[in-house]
Amino acid sequence: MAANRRPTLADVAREVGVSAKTVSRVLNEDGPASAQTREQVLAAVAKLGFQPNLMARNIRVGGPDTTIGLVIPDLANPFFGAVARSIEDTVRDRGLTLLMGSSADEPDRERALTDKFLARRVSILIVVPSVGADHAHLKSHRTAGLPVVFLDRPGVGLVTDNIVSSNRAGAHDGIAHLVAHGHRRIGFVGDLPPKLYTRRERLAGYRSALQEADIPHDRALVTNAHDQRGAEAATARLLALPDPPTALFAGNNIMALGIVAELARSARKDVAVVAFDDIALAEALEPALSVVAQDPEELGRTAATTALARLDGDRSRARTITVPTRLIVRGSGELPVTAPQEA
Amino acid sequence: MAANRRPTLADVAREVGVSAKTVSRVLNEDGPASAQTREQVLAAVAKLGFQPNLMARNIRVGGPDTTIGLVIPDLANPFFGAVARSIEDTVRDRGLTLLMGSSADEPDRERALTDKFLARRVSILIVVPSVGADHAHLKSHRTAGLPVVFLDRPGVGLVTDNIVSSNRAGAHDGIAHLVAHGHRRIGFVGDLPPKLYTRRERLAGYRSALQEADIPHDRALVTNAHDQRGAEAATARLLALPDPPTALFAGNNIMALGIVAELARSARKDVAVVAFDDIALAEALEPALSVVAQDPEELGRTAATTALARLDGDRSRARTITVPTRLIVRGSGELPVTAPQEA
DNA sequence: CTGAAAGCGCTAACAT
DNA sequence: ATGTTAGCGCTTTCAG
Repeated sequence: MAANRRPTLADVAREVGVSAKTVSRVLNEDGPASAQTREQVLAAVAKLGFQPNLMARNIRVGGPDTTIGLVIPDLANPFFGAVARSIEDTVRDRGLTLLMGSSADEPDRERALTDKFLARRVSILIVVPSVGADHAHLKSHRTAGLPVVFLDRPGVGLVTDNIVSSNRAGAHDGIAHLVAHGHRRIGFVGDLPPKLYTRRERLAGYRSALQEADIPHDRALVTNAHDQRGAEAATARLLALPDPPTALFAGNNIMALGIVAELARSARKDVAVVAFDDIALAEALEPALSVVAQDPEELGRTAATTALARLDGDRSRARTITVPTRLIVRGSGELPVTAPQEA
Repeated sequence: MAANRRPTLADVAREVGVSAKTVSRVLNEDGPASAQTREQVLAAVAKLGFQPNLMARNIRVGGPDTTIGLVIPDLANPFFGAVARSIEDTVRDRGLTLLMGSSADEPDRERALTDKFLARRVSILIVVPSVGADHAHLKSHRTAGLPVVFLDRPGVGLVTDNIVSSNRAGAHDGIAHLVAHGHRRIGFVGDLPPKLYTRRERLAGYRSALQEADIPHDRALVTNAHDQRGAEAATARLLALPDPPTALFAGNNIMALGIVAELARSARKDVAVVAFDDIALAEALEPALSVVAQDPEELGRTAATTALARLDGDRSRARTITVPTRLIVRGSGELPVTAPQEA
């Protein structure tokens, strides 16, 4: 019952009466081997339940491990879950296994994860950078041939491939949609911190769309939140303003949940909404939620294929690839402008 | 620009002019070291950007790797995402890193993943078993001391710890809630395949609740689907029945999405619904969705703590731990029974 | 306090 | 077709 040592190549070799190298050969289909020994080796492997120690192999071969390191803010966030699955699907036939972790958008945790991944000699590193994280320490690894790709946001301190959504244009289109339906007071509920790349870009799109429509920017209409509860509170604050917005824009999927939940609780169906990032059941809400949909599958696939190309020797200049977003009009953005209610 | 070899312990040792072992000592805070050498070593480590090769270390030390292998059906499913994050949170301060992959509920993919994890000598293996998968091959590993935990569903062919939700009792309570509000024709939209443990258990709860109320079981009211689109179609079929159900029960979160989407599309607000597993925005729907909520955090935490206890030497009998579900009444289950509409 | 030698499990490079 | 030797990067063991 005690921790029995797992069988090794040598054990198998002894069992059959051949050398370790011969066993290695049949298992890796390296070099020739008589049908006879091949049979015997396979039988012994099955009998002993031998499973080659991949770490030992990697040590000897010297190359990177057949793993891909992935750092995302939160494993439980459906958006990043979809991204992760897309990456997994893309690298699976290359035999790469996913090593992953949540950074909680904290630079220290991100660093702890990347350090562990590097110590494991991952083949590829894909990171959603946390605000405030510096990536200069990755430079030597990249120079040494490790593909490093930043996802969703550009990394800081390292020039490498960045895969991002068309945040600015997407937000612009969403706001323009609201403006086209007569809205002039549009609240922005963005995630935190304000320095977050995606938030900045989406806010920039918001402002440019307003500017094009000659609508003055009102700072009172821009709020932030950390999570869904916070977004609910922010929504309530906006609607309680003396001159409240007639429409709201959600800066990401979590903010969208908060806005929708708060509007439902307060039974406000007169507030137009457009959300950045699609959410489940958007079409089942009343009114159905119009969104600027990101494409998590394409983000993941692009990040993975870019990294694999680097792994295969692509030494071209670092690229920033922008994955388009798509405005999906479902109704919530086309609500008529109503007179502000009394607080 | 070519693949520069990463610095090794020996490189650091040479740089400082000490032996490799001394560097090792400093880095692992093993044995003593003069403040002088310690300084120098640390400086050289920083200068060369040395990062110890964890695989080499593990080879030598012989113990399991500081990774935890996790197999779930789908990384993009928010339920399993929440479970995964909970596991991660629980094992983080033990220094374990997550190695994970999606099985897509296919035994072959599950096996490929577990084999890879075993080849990497994971410290712990947590698996959501796919239907049709056999786990006898894990027996020797478990005997050798590897903690193996099955999550969400029991595994087949291996006696070990199982962590599951109270599927049967939860479904029973959900159905009883509908019955209490007068419903006698209740449709069941379950996931596939029919042999899936969670589906079977939840269907059993459904049937027992009907039986208690002396409601005859009608097979025509039990349907299945693979995904949200399928659940939408199944919902439409049920409602088109000559004697259609007045209430629907969703067998899992994905089925719930399908039911809600289809009811919204067909503007049927007269159909009562209870879903197994909570979903985002359940409270913002109209009517708000009543659910039998699972506790993914507790499922993950329990699986992880159980496995860690085994790792720490717990040799007690294999346990099956049932994590309670909770009926959350929000409105959709309390709709009045209406006369069936014409098809 | 530090170092030299041996060896973890595996494979590259040369034998035979 | 198979075996031997050496060595990947690290730590254990035993000396100093």
